[in-house]
Amino acid sequence: MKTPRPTTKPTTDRAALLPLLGEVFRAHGYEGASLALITEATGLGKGSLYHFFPGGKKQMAQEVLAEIDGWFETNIFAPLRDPADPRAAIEAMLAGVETYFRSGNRVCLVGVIALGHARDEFAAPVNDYFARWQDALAEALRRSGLSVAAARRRAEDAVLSIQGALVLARARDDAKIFPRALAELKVRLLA
Amino acid sequence: MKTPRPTTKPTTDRAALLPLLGEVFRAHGYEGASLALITEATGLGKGSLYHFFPGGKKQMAQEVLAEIDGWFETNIFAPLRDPADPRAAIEAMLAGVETYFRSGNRVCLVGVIALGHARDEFAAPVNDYFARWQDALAEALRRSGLSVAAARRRAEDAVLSIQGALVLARARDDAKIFPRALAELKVRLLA
DNA sequence: GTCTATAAAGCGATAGAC
DNA sequence: GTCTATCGCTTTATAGAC
Repeated sequence: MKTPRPTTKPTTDRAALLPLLGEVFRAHGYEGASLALITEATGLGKGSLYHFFPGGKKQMAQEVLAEIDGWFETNIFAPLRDPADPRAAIEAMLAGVETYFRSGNRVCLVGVIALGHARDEFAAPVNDYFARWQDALAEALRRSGLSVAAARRRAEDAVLSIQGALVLARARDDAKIFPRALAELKVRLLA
Repeated sequence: MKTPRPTTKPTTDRAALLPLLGEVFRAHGYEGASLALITEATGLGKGSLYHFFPGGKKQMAQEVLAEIDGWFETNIFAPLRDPADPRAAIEAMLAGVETYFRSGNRVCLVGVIALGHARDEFAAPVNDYFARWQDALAEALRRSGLSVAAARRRAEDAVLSIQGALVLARARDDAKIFPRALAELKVRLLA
């Protein structure tokens, strides 16, 4: 009887950690998210943090980005690639991002990193995230009747509008800008 | 004959300093722009920098933001408010921002700060910059025939699209996204 | 006006006790 | 697995020589 609970939540706690880390990175950026702030947000000291993430802050950000990428892959990108009902998938995408970004109160971590100092270190996953978003959306648009070229242009416009709406919402401290932009985008995508 | 050149370029050099500082802030963000990087970019040691900007990094960023704001005020916002030819002013705005942002190779410092850790410290000038941009553009759109409400919505969409295009261009490391977005925007604004 | 030296604080990361 | 203590480095900012 050395330990009362032999292996209780070893990787479970770790998984629960990533969303907390994500919010710290979102709120303060990659360089602004100091280990002190991360300790405050998670309640874990540096010892525990380095136990979970031997690679330090960089590994934390990489895993958070991978988790975000995975969420979008299953909840947004994959449905867009499903040939069943492309227009319904596009509507679901709009509804999904509105929820994910908390109607404009949450910022996109991938965009934050793209504009920050650590951009080069995360260039590959950042580019991949947006590339796959655009490709999946373009496929749905093409299936809904657009030409390949028009679908690609409109998908790029959609991804860029979502990012811009999040930037402007934060810059003007007015979250309502985001749902307004999504409504505008909806008529452009489904007209 | 104490000094050969009594007062040669005292404030002139200072004015020439701001664009250099702006590029450092753009490339590395506010927190990423260390005094070491600023020294490297300007060739001035800390002594000189603090001589010009006693308030340190914060004052540097404030003055850079003010200079950018001034440039947009005279070159973009004021022409938009001119009742003479609103459609020509909108076209001039599009051409002006394409040049200013180096066809997508330059990022918007105001947007970078809005997404960064220092957002709260510069909240007022950041909000003001985008608010005046939207107001000036909405006025031109209204004069070109739109209703007040439609002009406001379309102006917000335009400002947000420009920011999003800059984010996506950097994220995907593809500057051409920016001129493409401006072309798309042109038909939305002048259709 | 520009420099070097230095202060004081914060940073990421490591070591080792428990 | 979590903690504290600490290392080594970088940061912003100041002081003072020139």
